[in-house]
Amino acid sequence: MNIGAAAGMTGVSAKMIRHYEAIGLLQPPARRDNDYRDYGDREIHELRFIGRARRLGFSIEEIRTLLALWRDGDRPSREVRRIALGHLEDLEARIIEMQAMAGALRRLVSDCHGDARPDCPILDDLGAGCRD
Amino acid sequence: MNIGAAAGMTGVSAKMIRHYEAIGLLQPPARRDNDYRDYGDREIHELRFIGRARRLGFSIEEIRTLLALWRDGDRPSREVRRIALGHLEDLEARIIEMQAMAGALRRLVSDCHGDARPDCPILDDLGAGCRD
DNA sequence: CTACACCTTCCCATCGTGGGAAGGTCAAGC
DNA sequence: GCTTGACCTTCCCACGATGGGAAGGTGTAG
Repeated sequence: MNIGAAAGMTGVSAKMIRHYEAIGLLQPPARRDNDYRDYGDREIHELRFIGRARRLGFSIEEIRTLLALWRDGDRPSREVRRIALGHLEDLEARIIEMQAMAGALRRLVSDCHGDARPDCPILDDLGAGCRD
Repeated sequence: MNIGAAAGMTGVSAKMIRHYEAIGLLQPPARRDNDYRDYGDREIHELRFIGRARRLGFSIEEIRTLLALWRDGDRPSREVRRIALGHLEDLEARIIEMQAMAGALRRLVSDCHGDARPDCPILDDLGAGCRD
């Protein structure tokens, strides 16, 4: 199976598949006579794993560890849970931070009449700069 | 006022002050005899504006536009509001996306017993990969 | 006079992703 | 057969925002 077909089946772009191979996240697949990469079921499965993990926001290094655990039939699930929990806490912290930004912005946007006149509470707030 | 003092007063690192100057976000300040950058009230005010806008998550290019509007006494507040609203909507979309990730992760983490045994719903989910 | 804290410019790294050039290969239609 | 278009290969470069650090100059305090 060509890299393009593998990309289509896994939702991971051909560019990224080559990149994951280059950084050692994926084993280099077999090559055909014409030097094309040849993907089988095992590689497709790993690519889907990576794609799903990326969609959950895991970093490449986290995925590297998760893949190793996945391949290891004797892993302690404690390890997997620890990584997932760490990432979850990271996500939640970032969500809270962004919600604070969004809340402040919502207030400013709703206070701004938004017409042809130049006076603007948004710029006033940014320019005040000391209320942080 | 030296760049270090300006950084201390505005919460923008010296590194980033030089960077903002290099990309044309800030006018190059006056230089003293020893070639040190010399910042006055106006520059400090602009740096605070930038710092506050960054803390609200605006991109450099958005800040470039906001700064131009800020400097223009005749700006229509409509323009400012449009940019802020666009950024707000972007933020909200990203928050929703991250909340979906966090929700899925929370479920997986709470389903994983997290001990020495190898069976793990988190890896099962990542490996299934087709329920996306 | 020496030590230390600051300044300057310049280059490189991060993280994940994509663009594109230059060249090789394959399959379908004429 | 030959052309055309869609693939594939490697390689380099870009983003956005930030930081690290080297190599060299300057200012100040003990």
